[in-house]
Order: sequence, then C-alpha cells, then structure tokens
Amino acid sequence: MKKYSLKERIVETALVLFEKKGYHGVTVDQIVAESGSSKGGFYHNFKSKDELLYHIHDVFISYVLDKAREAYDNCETPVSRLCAIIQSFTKVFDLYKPHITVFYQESTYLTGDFNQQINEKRDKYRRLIIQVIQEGQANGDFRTEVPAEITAMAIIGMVNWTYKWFKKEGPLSIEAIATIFNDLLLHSLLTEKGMKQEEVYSFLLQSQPGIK
Amino acid sequence: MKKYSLKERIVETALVLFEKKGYHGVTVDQIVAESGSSKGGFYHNFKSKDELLYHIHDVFISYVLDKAREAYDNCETPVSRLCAIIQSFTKVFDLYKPHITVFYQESTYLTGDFNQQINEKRDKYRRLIIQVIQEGQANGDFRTEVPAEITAMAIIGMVNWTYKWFKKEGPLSIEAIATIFNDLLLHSLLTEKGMKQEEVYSFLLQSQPGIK
DNA sequence: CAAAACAGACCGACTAGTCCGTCCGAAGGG
DNA sequence: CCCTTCGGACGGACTAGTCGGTCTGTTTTG
Repeated sequence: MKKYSLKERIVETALVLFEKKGYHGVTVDQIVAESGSSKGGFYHNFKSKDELLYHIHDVFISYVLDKAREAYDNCETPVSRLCAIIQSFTKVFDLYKPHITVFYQESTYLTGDFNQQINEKRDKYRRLIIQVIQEGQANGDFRTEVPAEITAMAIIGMVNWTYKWFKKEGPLSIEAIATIFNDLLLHSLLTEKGMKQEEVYSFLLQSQPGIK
Repeated sequence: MKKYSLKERIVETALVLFEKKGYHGVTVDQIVAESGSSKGGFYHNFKSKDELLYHIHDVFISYVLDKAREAYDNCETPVSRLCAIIQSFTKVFDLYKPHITVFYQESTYLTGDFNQQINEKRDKYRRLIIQVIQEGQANGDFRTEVPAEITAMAIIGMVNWTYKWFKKEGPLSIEAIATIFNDLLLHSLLTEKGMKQEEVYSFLLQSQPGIK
C-alpha cells in the first residue's frame, strides 16, 4: 500500500482546481493549501507553475499517444484500427477527465518551449488518424469523396468535445458513448464494399430500437 | 463612411489579443495601448474586464442562436433544417473566428451572473439541435439506434472543434468544409428511407473523386 | 551527519480598477 | 452669432491588493 507522494498530491489537487476554475483562476497558494503542502514543497517538486501545467499536459498526451499506437499495432484493418483508436481515446475520459479539460482549455498558457513539445505529440496523434483514414480509402473500405484531413479533424472534434459535456454520473457509460461514436463514424465513412465486411458488424449498433 | 467608435475598437483589439494570448495573458493596459485608448476610455465603456469578456460572448452566441432559429423556420424538413443550421453555424467562422475562440476557450472565467446568462443561450442552442434530430427520428428520416442527445453533442463537437484548426488562408473555404460536415453527418444519420428523398442529394458530395 | 525534502515568512513585480482632470460638442441665453 | 454653461467621453497618474517565486531555516531519511 504505497502512500501518495507529495508530487502526486499536488498534481491531483491542481487538476481538480484547474478543471473547476481554470489555470489562472487558481493560485499556487491555493494548491499548496488544499494539498496540505507548502510553497517550499511545491517549488521543490516543480520549477514553476508553468512546469506543473506542462507536466499535466505531458502525462495525458503521452498516455493517449501510446494507447493509439498500441491500438494501431494490435489491429490489422483500417476499420478495426480506427475503431480501436477511438475506443481507446474515449475510454480515457474515465481516467483522465480533468487532465483532458486542462489540456484543451489551458494549452494557450503553455510557454514557448513547453508548448512546442506538446504540439509535437499532438501532431503525431493527428497524423496517425489521418493515416488510418487514408489507408482505408486506399483499400476501398472508406469513401474517397471526403478529404482524409478534414474527416480526421471532424472525428477528433466529435471525440474531444466529449470533455465539455461528459459526466461520470450520467446515464450512459463511457463505453456506450464510444460505441455510438464508432457507429456514427463508420456509417459516415464506409463504402458499400466496406460495409459488407464481417468485422464491421461488431462495431455497429443493432437496428432494433430500445437497446441500452 | 462611419468611423469606428472607441468601444468597437476596444472590442476588436481585445478579440485579436485574447485569441492569441488568452484572456489572462492580456492586460487591460495592453488593450488600451493597442487600441489607442486609455484606462478612462476603457472603464467608461465597460464596467470591468469581465464585462468585456461577457460582451464578446454575448455578441457571438446571440448571433448564432438567431441564425439557427432562422434556419429552422425557413426550412420544412428535419434534413434541410439540420443541414441549414450546420451550414449557418460553420459559416460564422469566417466572420467571428476570434469571438468563437474566446467563447470556447475563456468561458471558464465568466463570473457568476454573466456565466449564467451565456449558459442559457448555449442551452437553447443545444436543445434546438436535439429537437431537430428527434423530429427526424420521429418521421423516419434519421436512424433511431443512436440517442438524439449524444448524436447532437457529436455533431456540435465536430463543428465547434473547427475553431482549433481552421485557417482562413487554408486550402478549403469554410463553405466547402460545411458541405463536408453535412455529407458526413447525413451519411451517419439517414435511414434508407431518408436517403431516398430527392432533397437529400443537394447536401451530399458526389461519388466521383476529384471534385473540388 | 550529509543531503534531500519540506515549511512558511517574505519580497518584488504586476495589474485591475480608481480618481481627478481635460477636452469637446450641444444647449441656451443675450 | 457669440459667449457661457454643462455633461458626457476620454486621458493618464496612482493605488491597493494579489500572486508567483525566493530564501532561510527545520525536519526527515538513508
């Protein structure tokens, strides 16, 4: 039974406070007070408030990027790859909701060098999704009328926006939402040929109404 | 040839600065300096920096809400209503990009009363979209497997996210992007019956590749 | 006992908001 | 038509308060 380190406690409380009040709505003194620490403790673990913000960003984007690559490597076809990536990302909301909120809400305030490092990983993530779509278009599973880049951004938008409205206590689990996303996404992307593949059905919702 | 009033000049420069550096990254002094004004001029037109933020929020959400209702009233069927709303919203990016960025990036910092007023309008907008989807499900145009609420949030997310990546100087016009969104959205929502309607085709991309 | 981990008083920079003064155009009287 | 009055729009020095970060101890740990 490991104790939480001070650093972890600081990050956790900062996360909760940032999510509620925003990065600039929270002072270092508040973080220190709520985490039962001190200025000394804080600045022993972080060079600055900026670095704490960077740390939160990095933990999240690194995790998500890893999961996406894992999903890519573990799947064979564009359809299953795309669905697996979306599913893995959406599931992260249960785990990292505050991180995600901070990530999309406060990245403006990352200073030069930190900002650059995060943007690189963000780019890698985007390029991976575009690539999967292009692979699907190349092998005839996905429709080619829609440009892969825009479609990728549409999908990323659909999924990312979840941070604005998802509540853990809500009526739908995050897994259920991921399934709906995949259903919407496959319907908008698949060609008739792509639709006929066996594996597709495991990612779609059934047609009879009233399913939970 | 009307001159810009000081208030307008302040809002315009604030918008540009907020978009680039975030609400808290910009001081009142900076706004005052860049707009060629003064502290007196600023606080004569706005009760506080908060009120300026509120003003920016309100201009945008009011405009968008009006346009959406207009689109709803001018159209007859769920399909055309939904497409018209999406189109009207997406087009706003050309006009109000900085407003939108501020709207989604800085709303955390709206204080109590202001926040409440904006949220009401935001809610009305969301409910309108949900309603259109439900109407489409009721008359058999839209699939009923996907819950209207989640679908609405997926659509709103897809469209809203545009503020994160859209550049006016980019290769695609905002109208082209709106068309792509509508195409994606209709493919994911329409039933076979809904797909057969004549009017649908005007909102879809053609199947032959290479169309601009 | 040395080095790391932490506590907390303190400081300097910064910033939202104030306050008083000035300018200018309209109203109004002569 | 001119001079005076007056009120609203704006200028800008000033302030009170806040907040990130430092510095000097003290405790804990290996």
